Amino acid sequence: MSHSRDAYHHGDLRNALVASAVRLIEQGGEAAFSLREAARDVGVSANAAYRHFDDKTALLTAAATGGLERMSALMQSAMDRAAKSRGKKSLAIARFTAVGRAYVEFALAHPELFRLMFSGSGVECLNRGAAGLATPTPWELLGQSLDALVAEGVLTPERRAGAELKAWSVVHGFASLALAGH
Amino acid sequence: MSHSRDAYHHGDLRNALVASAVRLIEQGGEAAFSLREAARDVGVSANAAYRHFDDKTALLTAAATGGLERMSALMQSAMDRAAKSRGKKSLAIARFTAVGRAYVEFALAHPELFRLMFSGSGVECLNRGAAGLATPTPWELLGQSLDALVAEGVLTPERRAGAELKAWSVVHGFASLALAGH
DNA sequence: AAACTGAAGTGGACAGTGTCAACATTGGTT
DNA sequence: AACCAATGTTGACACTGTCCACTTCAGTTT
Repeated sequence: MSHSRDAYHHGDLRNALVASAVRLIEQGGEAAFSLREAARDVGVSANAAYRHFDDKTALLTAAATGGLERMSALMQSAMDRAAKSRGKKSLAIARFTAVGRAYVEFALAHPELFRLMFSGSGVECLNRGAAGLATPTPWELLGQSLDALVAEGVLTPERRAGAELKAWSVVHGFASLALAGH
Repeated sequence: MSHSRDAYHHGDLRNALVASAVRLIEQGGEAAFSLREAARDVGVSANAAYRHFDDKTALLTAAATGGLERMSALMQSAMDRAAKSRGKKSLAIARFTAVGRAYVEFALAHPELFRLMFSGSGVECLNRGAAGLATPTPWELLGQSLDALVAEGVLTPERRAGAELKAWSVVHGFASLALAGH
């Protein structure tokens, strides 16, 4: 936000690094990703990254968070679209299936990013609310759509308990298997 | 199988390397695994590995295959055990649930190995029959137990189609999510 | 028995990696 | 104008995957 035109010394690294990391990972996988290359890509010394991230894995975590945000956005918009152009089906059902579809569509569209988000090793804990995301997380979206289902009477309250985990399991499992080539 | 007592020059590397790789990965994850360390662990020069594997990833693939065999063995024995000590339930149902339990139990017991098996990037294609395994693969076991279900009349033949993928999806998804900390 | 041979293992080298410590440059505050 | 904390840079270290040329064998051929 300063007056300097093209960032002599610094622009806003951090975001630039995260963006670069996301891009690089998307087209090479987590394994082929190197902190140095991300730095190079942004046009900055390798060690500059250490002013913004403790670790390589910290950068990876940030990239995963970025991916999660994109996923949420995609799911959100899919829900909205489904709400508009539904046929005669119930609104809640349309949104519920849209949420599921969007989940696996994202996984297929960004396989490496998707893998990163669930490849454990420090990245795993970005889900548990802790990380203050602006957008609602995918599972929160799923929760909403389930709530809508019971509100519409399609799902009984008793079966609502645990439904979150069940629905998520089948969708996530399907996506994972698809990525593994089945 | 030669007469030399303690293998002057060579024992049977390859298997030793694979075993070491499996052990190291189990207690450090794929990311922390290094070909050199495996060689060191076996007491051999790093380059010796290249007489038996084209690549680091070739070694990883072999390790994944080893893990898959262990998984199959565990599932098999779980099925047998369930067949014996079942209560009043049907045999087919007991075996079916046992197969599912064993799947996620293995995932929880050997998380890193499990991740390796599904972390794509060349490892993914060890499933598609191609690799001539001695033991039946987990999905083949699942298939058997499904067949048994329909043979016993618990599952109608129509619903049998696609059941493979469905059951596998939910079990695999559940396991993955559990590993990711949910 | 001596010589050959091809598989199995060794050592050295190279580029590339994550990370540390010490130095340099900046924009904003006093 | 002097200072300071944040931000970047250089140089170095140990380590990695992989290539190359060399050695050491077990077993076969003469």
